[in-house]
Amino acid sequence: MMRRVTTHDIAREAGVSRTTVSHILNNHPGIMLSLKTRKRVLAAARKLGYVPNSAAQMLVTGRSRTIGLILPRPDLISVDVFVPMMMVGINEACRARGYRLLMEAIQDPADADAYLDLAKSKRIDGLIVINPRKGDAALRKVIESKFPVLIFGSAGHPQENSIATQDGEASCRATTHLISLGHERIAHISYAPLVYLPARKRLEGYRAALKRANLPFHRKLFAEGDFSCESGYRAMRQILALNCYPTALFAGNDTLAMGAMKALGEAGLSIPKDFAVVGYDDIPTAAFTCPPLTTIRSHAFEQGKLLGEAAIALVDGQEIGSQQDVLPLELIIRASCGGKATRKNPAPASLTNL
Amino acid sequence: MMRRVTTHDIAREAGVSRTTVSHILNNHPGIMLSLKTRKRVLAAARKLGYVPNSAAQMLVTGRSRTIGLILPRPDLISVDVFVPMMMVGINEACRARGYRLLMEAIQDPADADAYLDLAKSKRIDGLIVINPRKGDAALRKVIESKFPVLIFGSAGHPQENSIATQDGEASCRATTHLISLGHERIAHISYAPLVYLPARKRLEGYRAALKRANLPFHRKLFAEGDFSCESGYRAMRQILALNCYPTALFAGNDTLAMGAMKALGEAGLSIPKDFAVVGYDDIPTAAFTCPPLTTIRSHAFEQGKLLGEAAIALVDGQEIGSQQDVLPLELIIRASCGGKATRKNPAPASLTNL
DNA sequence: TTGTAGGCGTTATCAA
DNA sequence: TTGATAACGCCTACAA
Repeated sequence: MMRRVTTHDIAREAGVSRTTVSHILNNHPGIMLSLKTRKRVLAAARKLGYVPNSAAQMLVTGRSRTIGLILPRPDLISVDVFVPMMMVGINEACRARGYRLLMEAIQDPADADAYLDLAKSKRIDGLIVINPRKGDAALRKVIESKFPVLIFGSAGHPQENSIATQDGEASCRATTHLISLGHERIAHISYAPLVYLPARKRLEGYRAALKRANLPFHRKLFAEGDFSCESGYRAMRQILALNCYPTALFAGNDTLAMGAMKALGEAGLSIPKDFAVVGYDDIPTAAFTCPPLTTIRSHAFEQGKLLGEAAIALVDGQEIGSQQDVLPLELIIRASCGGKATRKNPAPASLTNL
Repeated sequence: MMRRVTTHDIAREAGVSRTTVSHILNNHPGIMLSLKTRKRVLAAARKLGYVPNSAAQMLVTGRSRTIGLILPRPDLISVDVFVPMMMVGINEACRARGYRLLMEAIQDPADADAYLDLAKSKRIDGLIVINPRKGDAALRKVIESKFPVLIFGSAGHPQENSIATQDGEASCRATTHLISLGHERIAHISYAPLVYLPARKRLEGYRAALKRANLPFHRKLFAEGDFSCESGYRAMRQILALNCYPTALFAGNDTLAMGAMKALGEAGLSIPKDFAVVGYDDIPTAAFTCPPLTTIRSHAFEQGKLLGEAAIALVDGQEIGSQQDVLPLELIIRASCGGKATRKNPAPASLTNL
């Protein structure tokens, strides 16, 4: 292992002082150096393969040019490709601005100081938290410490800086689409327990659409999912078992929707003939299910970029606040909800007492 | 923003010197301190909420306790959940040993020094590279600099430290399974172009199985995929268009398999009645395709953990070398390849002009 | 236009 | 059992 190259070596090689080297390497505005020395120094730096020691830089500047990314439930990363795509977006924004990304997959912190300690360690300049639960204690602590924290979704904290998508509106649109196709008994499976605020917003959007169409909300037609394909499968089975005869499903995410489609198939229902399904996210495989899934496109990568940029802005002292409805979402119509529903609702007498 | 707490503050609070504080906080072996001072110091540290400044630690120790994770093609992270799950595994291993994970999604480095500079910056103690292409120039540079680099897969470099799974053997088993069901014309779609060594190993495993069963390898039954569902769809269509009448497919990954299944469905082939499909990876949704996918379980999370541990071992100076066949893989049999194939090849007339 | 000197917060060596 | 003191490599007033 060879000794590393420092500004000192460059200075010696170029025959100037360390200060001069620093001035040149950092392109200081006020300082005027002769072009000749500048060239000499740069040449020396290149020749020696100089790369600044980031620890020293961090120590003296007090900034690490690193953004921390917290996944409060790392296992969720394996649900589908939504969070990973978002991460790539965040990373891209960071890269473009010369920041790095430190991944911190904190296992639902028993330690309430988990996030705060990370901040205090000066290892990161800012923090992005993806989809925390409402009231997360560790998160509250960092927020209240004034450390720059950007939340995707919301933790329900009054002082939080957060960005979220128009979940409510998009969900309303999706549901309305089903209604416009003639469906009246539309089930909904939330993508997560309702302590996750976006899940709640989607539920509300769904209810708003029903209300606007003067359709009742049936408690039995709703089930809480838990992110995964399997939970979608289970929730759908549960709903089907209740004899509440939905003819359509608005699923809180695409993966859930796939699980639900499996349950529908097993129940002998054919999609979209007997049953319509709409998903959420438009993950890449959504176009390849049988039939292809109608869904809300949530632009994970772009959202990620936005998050990254906002986090850096926050670090730079800009105000962000709670922006709960940025980013419009599109409804992507595919075959899974068919044309006009033929079976215009039902409902046999047995349905009356849901 | 309050001033941060340093060892100095603790020293003052506890009425001792900074040195003593350091000794206690780092639990130095040789040094004996009175229990009383120790307690006083620890109490002061806790009271003040002390967290060491990692930059200072890094600077003086020369170690960052951080592992860098490089994804040579970040876009691939959005293919499916395999890489993300592996990342979570890596992260878990790091967390367990007090390391952090720095994610570096380098966009196919135009800059051949990209990795090396990261290493030189002292920001990381070691590097994990997931699935590089053979001969990656930037990668070769770090490897040759002796910096600890662990590769998942292989870059084909003689001095590389790498870990890979038994791709060849698993692929052979998968193919043999199809053969044992009576299939003789088995197509294969690689999950990636063959500059990716694991893709090559899977192809070889497939060919080995054919050979062992005295079945010929038909060039037309092979197509190169490019990770995604869509590429699987396209490759399958291409194969079907060639009039080469396969009755089964061994797909290089599950997502590809899903795309292929879509193409098969559109061609009027029913799975598993007319056509058998086997995938690779056993991603969580594989059990929920229609029909559920027979596949190779590749234990992404566990592999990730192993990678993380090996990378840290490498940092600690242990030898790793090129371990190209660690980790046994299982064949998970589901419905997508049915029972014994009824249509014992070849092709009924109706299939002739697909 | 260039150089000097001090400090960022730790750890580590050695002396008391 | 403790405490000075010197690095680690870089940045930045300020002085020359």
